[in-house]
Amino acid sequence: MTVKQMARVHKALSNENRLEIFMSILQHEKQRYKDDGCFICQLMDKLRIGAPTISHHLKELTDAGLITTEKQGKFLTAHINKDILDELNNEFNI
Amino acid sequence: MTVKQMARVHKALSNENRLEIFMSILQHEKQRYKDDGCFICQLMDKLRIGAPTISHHLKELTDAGLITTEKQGKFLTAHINKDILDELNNEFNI
DNA sequence: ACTATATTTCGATAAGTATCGAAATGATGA
DNA sequence: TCATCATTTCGATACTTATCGAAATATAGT
Repeated sequence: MTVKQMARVHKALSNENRLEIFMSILQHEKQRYKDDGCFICQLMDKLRIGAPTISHHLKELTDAGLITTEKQGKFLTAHINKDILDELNNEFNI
Repeated sequence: MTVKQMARVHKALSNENRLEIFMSILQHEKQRYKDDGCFICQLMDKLRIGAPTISHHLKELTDAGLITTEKQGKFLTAHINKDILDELNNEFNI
């Protein structure tokens, strides 16, 4: 992964609300939650920002390669891209 | 470390040139280089950006807590803040 | 088909930022 | 003290971005 790509990953995590979103998705996946109902609504409650903004943030995380999203019925689900998570965790190692 | 602080760390690493600078400092410290002469000049050569911009980037890295700098005579030296590096490496662990 | 709910797109705005050149400051050595 | 080199500060500019509200689109259930 190039420095440019890595910078982009950091940029995706550089906004407080977006970082919260990413960590929420990570937490979700750890606990194998499913069928939680409205995903974006939960984030709206938690973060106090509007749905359009959350949609925008999810797109940023997706474009940076950190997550993928899929629509399941009415709702959206998100998944962590483990490969990039590994790169992040090892970025400055040794 | 709060989410807000962590977002700030990522923001500091979200610019390609600034990330290069951070990695250069890390590399320097690994190899225990000392007395390398003009630090900012080296970065200028490497990154093709001006001294004022590099000074600005170093300040951003410092304000985010990622590095410290000290002036040794004419030159500047920079050091990695290991604590925050550890936090970064463990941020999304488990 | 209609309604309610979930999500995205659009357009706007205010705030932030990377970069520059010029000037100022600091440090060294002659 | 003067000249030179290293670094920072300042002021400006072009660009990006976080957020909003309104409107559009999608999906499910009735």
